Amino acid sequence: MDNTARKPTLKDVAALSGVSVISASRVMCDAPNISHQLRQKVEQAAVAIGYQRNRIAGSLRGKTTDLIAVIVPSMSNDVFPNIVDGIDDALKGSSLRLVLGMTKYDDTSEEAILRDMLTWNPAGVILSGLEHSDNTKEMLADFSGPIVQVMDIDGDAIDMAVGISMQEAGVLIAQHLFARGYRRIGYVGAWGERPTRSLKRRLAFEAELARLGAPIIASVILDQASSMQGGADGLKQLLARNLGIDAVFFANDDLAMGALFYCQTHGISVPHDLALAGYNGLEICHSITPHLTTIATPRYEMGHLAGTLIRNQRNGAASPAQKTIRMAQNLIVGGTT
Amino acid sequence: MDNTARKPTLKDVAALSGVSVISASRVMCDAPNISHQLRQKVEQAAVAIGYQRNRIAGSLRGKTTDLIAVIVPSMSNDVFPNIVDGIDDALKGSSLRLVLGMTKYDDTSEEAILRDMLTWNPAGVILSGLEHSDNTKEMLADFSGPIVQVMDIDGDAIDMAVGISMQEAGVLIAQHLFARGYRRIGYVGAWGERPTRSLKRRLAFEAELARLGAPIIASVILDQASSMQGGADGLKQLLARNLGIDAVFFANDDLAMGALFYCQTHGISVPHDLALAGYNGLEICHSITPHLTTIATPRYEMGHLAGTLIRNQRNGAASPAQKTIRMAQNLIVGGTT
DNA sequence: AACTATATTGGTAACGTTGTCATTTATAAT
DNA sequence: ATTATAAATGACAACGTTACCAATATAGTT
Repeated sequence: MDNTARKPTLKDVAALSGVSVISASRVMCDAPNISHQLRQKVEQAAVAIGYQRNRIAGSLRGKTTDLIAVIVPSMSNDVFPNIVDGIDDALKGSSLRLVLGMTKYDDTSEEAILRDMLTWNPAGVILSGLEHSDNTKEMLADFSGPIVQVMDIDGDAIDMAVGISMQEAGVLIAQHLFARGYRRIGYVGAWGERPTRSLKRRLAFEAELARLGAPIIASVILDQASSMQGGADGLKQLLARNLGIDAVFFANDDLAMGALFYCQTHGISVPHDLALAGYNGLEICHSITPHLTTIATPRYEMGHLAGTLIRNQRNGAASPAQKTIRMAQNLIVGGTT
Repeated sequence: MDNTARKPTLKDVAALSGVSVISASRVMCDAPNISHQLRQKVEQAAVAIGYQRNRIAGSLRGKTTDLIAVIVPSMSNDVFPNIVDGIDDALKGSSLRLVLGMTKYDDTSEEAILRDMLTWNPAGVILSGLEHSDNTKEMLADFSGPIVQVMDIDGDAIDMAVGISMQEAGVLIAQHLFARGYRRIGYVGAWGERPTRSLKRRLAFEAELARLGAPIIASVILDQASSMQGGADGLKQLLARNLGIDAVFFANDDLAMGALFYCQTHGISVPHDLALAGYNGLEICHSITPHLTTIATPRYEMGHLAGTLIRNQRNGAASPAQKTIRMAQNLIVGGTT
């Protein structure tokens, strides 16, 4: 709260320790070829007057900051907090910091956030998915630092991409349900499928079902955000059509979970009367009984790798040969299918 | 990826539009008293050469940035993603940006992150809880901008605080369980109670139980991070002691949920044989059957208010008269008690 | 001893913006 | 018409650091 006194600067440190400003700077930056005495003098003085570096000034001169722009749809979501956690852990120990923005699944908002973040001259950009507005793509094309798109790899990356194949996910579930003998299969999504990743999963799911000879019977795409309640609602809508559906794939575990609870309280035996499958592999899937069939996605790992890629390039490493990295996702067969 | 060409600066914009640099700056800053022609000329030129502001330079001159330092324990957690979401929403529409750091519930880590973040001259600081290391407190005392501590209000705030009373929470649950007739009550915590907030809840819970004449029978504090599996484990440990426990309060909903699943698969009738209560009020509490008794905490709202407080002071508003804001938390009685 | 390579320190200028003050031009008031 | 006031623009310097280049000291070589 003490805003009377001017903050001490390197000049003050230099003056007190009797060295040049630039030498003091070198000590602060851990530059090579600093004598022990110099370092000690400067460090003592810095502590004595409570010197704090000013990264803003340094960044201006140095042309680049230690800020990493991270743009995700939302934190009220199962997947992005894990990704952000992974990024943060990967950045730990470096001087890099994470600047966060949330789009609420809105492309225009993403554009505005990116535009703003670029004014900070970030050292790198991490964003989610491969689909962006033209303006966003243009800004990113002009950006000179490393860019990582996380989550999705079904499409063209701007620079680097770390993710899982949404198509593969849809195929995996389709094949699993088919192998289990289900032939009258439905689908429930949410958010109006604004997260294009769930759309990609559904399309691949439907295509594979068709290929196998058991084309999808019906789908419900809710407008509302994904939630357990939404899963129950969606299932109710689907069943109300009386199509004899015997299995449902949900866009994510939240929806599937809500549907499972709905079944349990409405005398629908799972999986006897109805099979359910989710997506993401949240902890609750294997805590509940029956365990929910789902696909475990490496959320933390994707974030961690994205952070690591940025960090490596920051440290002068060459851009990796493999620009798009496909992570593994595992079908976890529970008792609901 | 085009890093050959130098980024256009205000000077370039000014040159192209035939005005002075400072006038161009004024247009960019939406300063008052700008003629329509000037604004238009400058804006055209800016678009023509693809000018992007450099906030770093502006911040250096202006002494203050638009960055808000936000330090939370972790994102892999039920509460902080919601808080961050709230903060971000509150900052929306302003020029403020959120810079995020995670401590993993480690005070030394918090200190390091804060030290680093202060080098960016943030416009404000948001951190969680009221307990911090001495060094952290010292740094914050020297910080001239607004500071908001979120989550907890049982203690002394450095500047502002937005939170809920942990003591109240403990008391609420104790009174509820007592009123329901439970007299042999236990407790399960996690994380070795490093989040001091859960410790505060437990102590108040125990004190109230003692006051009511039904002192706590036993507690299990797990070392591991909080999880559903942990809840099951903790409950198992508690029951293994054969103390005739008839109700358990869990440090959070995750633990309680895991315990509920454990009961359901091990023939323990809830609440007949054993009553369970959690804390936080996650959606799943009222999706599952029976609904979990818990306390709903206004996570998003706390974040939103914290962000709003920072934003208001940024806009020149005086520091609010009420520096510590107590938010409401509601006991939600489900079928587990 | 003279010379080269390396370690260590310093000086100057710049990074791109905006705060402060000065100046010019338009508008309103007498 | 004249002055007072406000609107609009400009000039200059400064924010605190580090890149670049120069200078000196030290160690190693022949």
